[in-house]
Amino acid sequence: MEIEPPAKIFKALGHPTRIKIVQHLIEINTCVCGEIVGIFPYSQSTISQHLKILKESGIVCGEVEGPKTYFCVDKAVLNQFKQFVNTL
Amino acid sequence: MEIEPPAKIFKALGHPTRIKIVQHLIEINTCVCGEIVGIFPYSQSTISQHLKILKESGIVCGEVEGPKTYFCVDKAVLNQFKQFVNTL
DNA sequence: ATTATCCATCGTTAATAGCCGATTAACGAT
DNA sequence: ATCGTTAATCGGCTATTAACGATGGATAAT
Repeated sequence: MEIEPPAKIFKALGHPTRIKIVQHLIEINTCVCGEIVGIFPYSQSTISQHLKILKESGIVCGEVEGPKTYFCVDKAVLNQFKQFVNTL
Repeated sequence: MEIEPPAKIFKALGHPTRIKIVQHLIEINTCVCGEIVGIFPYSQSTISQHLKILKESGIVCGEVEGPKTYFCVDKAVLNQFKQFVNTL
């Protein structure tokens, strides 16, 4: 099994804020950046950066729709990741 | 559920070498630092540092026995971590 | 008692991460 | 065409990480 993809996801989730973002995305299914910014005590640029890291890991995907971007968790990637963890 | 402990484990596993160390420890159950050093293309001090990070996350524990230190995965912590991941 | 082995720690260096405010880009509405 | 909204990116700052070689302390072997 390839090790880099899960390593990237581990790294992405290695920050409390990013775990919370993922948990929130799972809960409400899809979400706009601005809404996430409202939840956390960080600036828009910081949240945007966290979202970028999550996207680059593959666990989260974002769809631009007009001026907004809708973020959601990629269930397939998440399940694959879960499987990796469970084989440990 | 508390978020800091899993965040620390995610972070610890966010490095390919550390994932491989954990995989190796699970495979052979217990292992001495020197043996791990022999597997990877890194210096003894670097491996020791990785082991320290893994220990601090709680996923790995080490027992000093004479001049050697025996490392192993803490199954209880690992299972708790797996459970956390599965709730995502 | 001396020597050798094992490994944790220190000090250093270069790179990366985390945060911010400011700017820019894209779009919709006026 | 301009303005307001949304979000991505830039530049800068500090803190942390990843790697190394060197040092040192503990134990085992001679």
